[in-house]
Amino acid sequence: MNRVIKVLLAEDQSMVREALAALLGLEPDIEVVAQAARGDEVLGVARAHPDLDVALLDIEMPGATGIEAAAQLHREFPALKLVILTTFGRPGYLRTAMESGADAFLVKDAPAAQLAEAVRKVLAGERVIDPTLAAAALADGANPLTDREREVLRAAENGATNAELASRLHLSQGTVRNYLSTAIQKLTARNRAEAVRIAREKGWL
Amino acid sequence: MNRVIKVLLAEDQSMVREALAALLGLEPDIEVVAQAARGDEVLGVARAHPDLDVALLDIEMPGATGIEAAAQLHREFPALKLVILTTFGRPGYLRTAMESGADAFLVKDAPAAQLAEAVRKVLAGERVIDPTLAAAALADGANPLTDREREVLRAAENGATNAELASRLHLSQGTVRNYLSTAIQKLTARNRAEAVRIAREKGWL
DNA sequence: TCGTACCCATGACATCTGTCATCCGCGACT
DNA sequence: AGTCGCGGATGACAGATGTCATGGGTACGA
Repeated sequence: MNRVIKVLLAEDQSMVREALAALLGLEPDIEVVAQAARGDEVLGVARAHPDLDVALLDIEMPGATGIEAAAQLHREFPALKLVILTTFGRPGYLRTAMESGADAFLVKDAPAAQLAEAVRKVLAGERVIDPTLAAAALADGANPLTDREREVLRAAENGATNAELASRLHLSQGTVRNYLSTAIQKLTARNRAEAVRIAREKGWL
Repeated sequence: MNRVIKVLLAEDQSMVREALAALLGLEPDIEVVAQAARGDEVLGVARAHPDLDVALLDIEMPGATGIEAAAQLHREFPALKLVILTTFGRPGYLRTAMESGADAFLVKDAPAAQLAEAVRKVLAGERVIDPTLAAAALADGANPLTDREREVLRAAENGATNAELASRLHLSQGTVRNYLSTAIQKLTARNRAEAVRIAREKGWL
């Protein structure tokens, strides 16, 4: 006989997390047996529940992203199915999520019914990806930014000045400007602020 | 006997919206009888359901914010209780929400149990506000930005250049720079990007 | 009616940013 | 051994940005 599917649910906003748990609780064949509110809690929670079938991971979490958590889980529990659930359908997220071993990628915009459906499908060995998002990810191509460029862009995100960036990253001001300049060109932006916005949108940060 | 509390739920992410509906559906005395996915849909949906008791409004929605929707509902249905539910506990949001006639202000970080509780409390005439958030709102004081300053900051949000801002807002470049300059000083920022970030954080945009 | 606050604008100035050419060192690949 | 990509850096330059002084106009409350 089919036993109940045991699910780990990781999502930082408790109201949303508990609401999703309630939603899944309505399904007779699914049970949320573990929850985590931070990305860096996920692995520990999973270790405490050796009988898990599926992990449902939000990307935007404090401590570590759901994608990082997915990579950790995939290394330690290769049989565990991984569903990424996120607010933003950033194409770059999808790519790194799949590379981290995710089996499904859902956006919170999708109808709620797809959640339980995705849980069942990944357990059956299927992969679940929004076709529109998959197309966007392929169209956008890979992340064109180098590690340093990403680093500098992230640091520049909240309006730091070149001098601050230089000292924070242990680089010279000129080097910081160079990285920002190449990033701006790669993203066809007109200044650092726009470059940051574009990179964020694509999920490249 | 007490009849069931009829709730309108407005939230753009369908998965979250339906999950919250499922959560509230577990309460025997609460029923979600209407849903909206956009801010500018709320009023129409409310008109189609004259027997509503409480409206639950997310702030971040396309079309119109939950706060704008709250103001509309408050004008047309003064007896309807309004609960604002939001991801970000921006102090500025709280202030404008209460000025728009909201009865409760919840952040999605709070435990799920508070949702049903808040619905019952506002119906009993109480107001529900996170005390920490209320203190922060009072400590921050009112929005120091003038209309134009806010307008320019909003337009500058995604990295537009001064020339673009000037033509988009039908101002001269120098005037744009002046507004940005005063805004930067009021927010004790070091450039426009930081000013935008601070204003966003406080809920002043 | 006077002051004050806001809106709009200009010009001048110092500084910050973005671009470009050019350089060095290092590791990886051929 | 050569060269290619990448990290790191410098100097120079044009253009964008932030500040300040100063000038208008309008609206509104004292």
